[in-house]
Amino acid sequence: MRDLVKNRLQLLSQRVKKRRLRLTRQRTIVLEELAKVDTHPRADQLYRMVRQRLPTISFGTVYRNLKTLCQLELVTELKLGQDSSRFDARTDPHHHVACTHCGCVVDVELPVESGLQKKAARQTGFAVSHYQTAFFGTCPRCRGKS
Amino acid sequence: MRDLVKNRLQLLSQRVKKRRLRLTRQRTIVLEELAKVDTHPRADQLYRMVRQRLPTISFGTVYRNLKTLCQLELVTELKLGQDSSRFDARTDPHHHVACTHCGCVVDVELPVESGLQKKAARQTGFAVSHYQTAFFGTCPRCRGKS
DNA sequence: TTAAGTGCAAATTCTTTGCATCATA
DNA sequence: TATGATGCAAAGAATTTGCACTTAA
Repeated sequence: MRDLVKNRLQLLSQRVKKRRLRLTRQRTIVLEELAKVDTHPRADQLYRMVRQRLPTISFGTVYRNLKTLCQLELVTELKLGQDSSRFDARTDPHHHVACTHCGCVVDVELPVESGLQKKAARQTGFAVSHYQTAFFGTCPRCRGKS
Repeated sequence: MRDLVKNRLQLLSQRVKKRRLRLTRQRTIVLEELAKVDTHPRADQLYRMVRQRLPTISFGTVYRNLKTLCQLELVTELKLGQDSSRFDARTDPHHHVACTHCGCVVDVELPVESGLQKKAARQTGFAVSHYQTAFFGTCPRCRGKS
């Protein structure tokens, strides 16, 4: 986890330089706060987290940076279930389970089979670059309640 | 394809009855038009399709019916890539490839492995009901252009 | 010093909803 | 004929954007 923070910040400085973008305080902190957690926060949740360290940052800046970070392949955007986009500082191949009651999202580590990707490519004629599997169900906590 | 239309309409009349909902012209045509195509249209695209047969139908009605049809498990909502939700009249397990350039979505038929689902459940403690795999890449047409 | 980035607020886009009216069961 | 559904328009939520000012390189 800690390692992820380090790794992301290091890659950020490299990729930002390569593209002649700038390493701003805002951009750094948005990425750092996201990399600290494994809760896949929504933009508004991340905004609140970031504001604790940078009380003047605006919503627009958070959104703009999330978009940029996705383009730099330092962040992944997840659209699961009914609520708005969630963000993940991991970009290595892995999957997710989403709770259809509370919306929470948890990582799933399963072997990523490149064979599947090839089959999908052959079947459809697409050049497939990556894939994501989303599992849906009820989380332990919500199960307890009902 | 044709079969899907028949199948959906038949299930619609059954499920609507069971829940004391009504089989309206609008509801029927929304489902029928969706089941006719395999293009996974967005709500606005489906609205235009339906309007050709029912010129007075409103956007709100299309949205309301899509939501109801999802609850009746006659339609699946897909959130892939950057654009807004797409809808699919298939609810049997299958996967999708989305083009990251034009946003088009195509079905992929791959064996659905229940083993994966069990593993995900064991690993996370979720009660997993289903899963979807989304492949991302470039469609043949967009590849031709670049 | 210069152009990318920020903060702010307004604008867009997508989706939902309240309400009077319509039409299915 | 009771009540679920519709059409319309307005409201809401999520995200994007224009612009003057700031700041990293």
